Amino acid sequence: MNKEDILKKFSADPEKYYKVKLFDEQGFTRKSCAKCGKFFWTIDTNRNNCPEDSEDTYSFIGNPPTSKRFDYTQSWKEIESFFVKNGHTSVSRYPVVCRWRDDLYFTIASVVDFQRVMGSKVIFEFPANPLIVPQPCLRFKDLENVGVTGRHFSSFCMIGQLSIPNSQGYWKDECIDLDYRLLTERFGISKKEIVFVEDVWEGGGSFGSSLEFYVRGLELGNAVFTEFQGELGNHTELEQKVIDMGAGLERFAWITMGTPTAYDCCFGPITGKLIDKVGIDFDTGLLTKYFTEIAKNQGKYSNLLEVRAHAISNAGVSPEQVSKIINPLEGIYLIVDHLRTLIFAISDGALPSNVGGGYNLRIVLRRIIGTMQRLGLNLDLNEMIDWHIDYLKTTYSELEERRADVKTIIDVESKRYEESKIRMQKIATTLKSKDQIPTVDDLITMYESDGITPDYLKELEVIPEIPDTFYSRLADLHQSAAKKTETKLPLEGLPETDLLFYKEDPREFPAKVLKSFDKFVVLDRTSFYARGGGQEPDHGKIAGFDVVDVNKHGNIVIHELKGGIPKEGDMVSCVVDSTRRDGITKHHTSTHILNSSSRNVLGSWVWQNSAFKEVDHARLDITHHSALTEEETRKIEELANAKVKEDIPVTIENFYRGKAEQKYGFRIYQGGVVPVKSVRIVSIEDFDVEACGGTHVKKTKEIDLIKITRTKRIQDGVVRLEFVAGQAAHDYLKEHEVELAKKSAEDAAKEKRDKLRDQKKLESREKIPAILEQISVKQGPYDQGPRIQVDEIFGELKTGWFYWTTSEQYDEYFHINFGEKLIKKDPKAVYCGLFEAGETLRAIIYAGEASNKNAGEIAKAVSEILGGSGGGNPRFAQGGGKNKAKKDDAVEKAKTIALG
RNA sequence: GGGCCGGUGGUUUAGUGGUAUAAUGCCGCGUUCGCAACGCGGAUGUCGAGGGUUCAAUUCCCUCCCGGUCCA
Repeated sequence: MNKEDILKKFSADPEKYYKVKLFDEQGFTRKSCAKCGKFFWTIDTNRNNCPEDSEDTYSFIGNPPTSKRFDYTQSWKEIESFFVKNGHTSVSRYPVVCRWRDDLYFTIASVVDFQRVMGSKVIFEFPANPLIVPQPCLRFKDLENVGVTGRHFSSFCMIGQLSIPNSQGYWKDECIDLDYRLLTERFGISKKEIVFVEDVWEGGGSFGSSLEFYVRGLELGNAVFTEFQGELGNHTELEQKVIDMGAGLERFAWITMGTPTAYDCCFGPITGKLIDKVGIDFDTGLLTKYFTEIAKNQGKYSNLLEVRAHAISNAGVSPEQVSKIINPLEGIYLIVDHLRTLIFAISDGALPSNVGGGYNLRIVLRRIIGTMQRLGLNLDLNEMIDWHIDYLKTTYSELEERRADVKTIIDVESKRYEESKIRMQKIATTLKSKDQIPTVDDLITMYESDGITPDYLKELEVIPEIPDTFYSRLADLHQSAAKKTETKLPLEGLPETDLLFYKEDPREFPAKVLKSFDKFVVLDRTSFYARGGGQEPDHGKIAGFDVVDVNKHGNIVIHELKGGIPKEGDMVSCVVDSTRRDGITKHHTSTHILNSSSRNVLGSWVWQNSAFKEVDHARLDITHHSALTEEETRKIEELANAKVKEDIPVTIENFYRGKAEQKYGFRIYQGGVVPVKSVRIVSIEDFDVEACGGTHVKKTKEIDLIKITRTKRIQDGVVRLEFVAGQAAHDYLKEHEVELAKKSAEDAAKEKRDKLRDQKKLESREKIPAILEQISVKQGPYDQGPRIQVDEIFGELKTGWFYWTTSEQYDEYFHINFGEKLIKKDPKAVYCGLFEAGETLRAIIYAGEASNKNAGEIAKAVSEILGGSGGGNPRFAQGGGKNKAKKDDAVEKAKTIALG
């Protein structure tokens, strides 16, 4: 559906779609912008252009149009008291991590709080009507604008004014009347300044008119009236119309303060503190001029750098002022904004990582650190976190209890960044020193294996330009056409299966076969748990046939049988395998216990990422920043088992979804979004409360024992706990005992081996000089004589000395060190050491420089006799073979060559 | 879940089917009043773990572990 078409149609009938009672009462007239043609409503007879094209655009900077001055916190208090006085319920903010919608990582608008996705439809669930909410929203779309434009934030507070027109709520007339009175009465803005612009909104299959309200070119809010569904021209009125007025709190504060940028008045004292600390000359006159120019140029150029360049020249900012004032200011604004975003996100349980929404958080933190380093700002992140939370806690008291956790996470992530930067730099420098430009293939390998972007390499001047084929090549690599082929099953016309496992849960029950085909059976009722929520299905028997798998298709349960199937219309007897079910059930409740245990031990950022429960083992993936230590694992296990021992009752209650959310918070969505109106809340007292469709024990003691068998970091930000519970845990311990014994025996043997080797080494080190000394003593008198023996080493003289040994007391280390020192001392000597190593006999040969002999040749000849082969260089060589019986022949051969 | 890269003295690192490099740090000695600097000497390694091929594996092959990274 085209937005333009809707606007055209609505604008053609303003009486019906846009005109509200207020316009008549106050004497607003409808005009069309002389420049762009847009329709707007004003009481200012001199105004001929829409707010974006007016002369007075952004003239509030340095000259606010309000009679009052409110900062961020005060603005909210003002707005809140106004709406509460006018019959609204003030609702606490929702998490910025959007747990209730799996199509969004973060909450991006206040209205999202009250939207629930059912299939392809978005429905509204209001905890009160009408209501207002100060909802922090995260948007990472145009980060490069943050800090530069004066009004873009990565997170901002969107005030939501929501109403469903019924006996409690109201519709267009009252909405616009309230907003107008808020501006004029509470903020003291003169009536002439307020302009309403006609627009439309569409999305999610519905649409409606909207009125944006502006003051001096700044859009303060947008009241959306969602009232139709379907295609334009063929549309019908919605049963449940909704008013969604969203207003940027930051802008309210800004317009009352008239500071150069919104950043100057929306972070309490923090921006000012930083400006003082860094020592920037905050020249209000200059900055007012500069940022007014920035604001006015915004729409004119597509490129932000161009906007900036024009603003610099138009405002007459000198190059020195750019580097001394503008650049560091932009940096401070960015840091303050980004840090606040991280505080909200981490408080609500998000972790910076390399995947999904976490990646945005990583980027944001890296931008903060990068900016501090680039500008040489020596700022303390922890201190700034304290400042932020101290300021924000009057509105968002819950941030206080997350203060320490936020610091922990930011600290961990900062260190990780430093490490990865050092690694990247190292790779880049070696690359640069190679004096060779890497190919596109090299670049792709580096990107995929090390995360080094070509942009970074360009920055370090390793490559002159990013090859234009890079991104297309990369895209080719990751084009996976893996589409799930959905099998069509003949289930039409079948009623929903009656799920007995949510009721009396009989292990034996009669049922009627509604449909049977291939190897599948559909019953009118079943107590076989169908695979879901990470819980594996029940097995058992239906009409004597084995049930091997059970799945849900919509609300129909399909049993897969082995060996045959009953006929349609038959009454069959069904038996659920109780042992299997009980095993799975214990693992499921254990998963809940471990999840909360982990959160208690590790920190508030721990959420369930996914889980799997089988009869004899299970695993739980949790969000956590680092691999678990043994100590942490032990603590988690201990806490879990303590909870088992306490024998806590596990209660299951069904709640209306909104009620459950209000009562327990969004923690209940550990297993992901639950797409039903009524949620099944499984609680282990207040230790753990989750929305869950699985089977559970009645009291925790039934589990008896939980044993974590292994932990593993499966991806950045996710740690897997593999565990066993109940009988499986006892079985594991038994098996493990044997394994442990085996392992400790192995370890002991290894240690003994190592010790022996070290000892031999030490012996050799002492023995060698002594032997050499004795040799040189004995050599003397025997200068003509034929044979000497020292220890178990023999020597024989002809033109030079030949030494050999086959003694078992000498090992490889000895032969190599002895031989080397021997020929150093007597360059005419040749040495041959033979020793046994397992199945083989090995030979080490040394030939002195002046011996005229070649060690390599000797090694080859000796090894041939031994039935193997060998090699090396003329000075040093080794070889060997398996024929141990030829030991003496081998020595003789070596002697023959050495003395020949 | 899938792919890719890496794991060598405390730290950083070269390298290869045949004695495992170098730097830094450490210890000793020398020069010095002393320090720094310099010179000389020394210790420090199950070359991530296990298995296979081989006379011989840090190197080749297989399995696993750990870290990193990209894609779902």
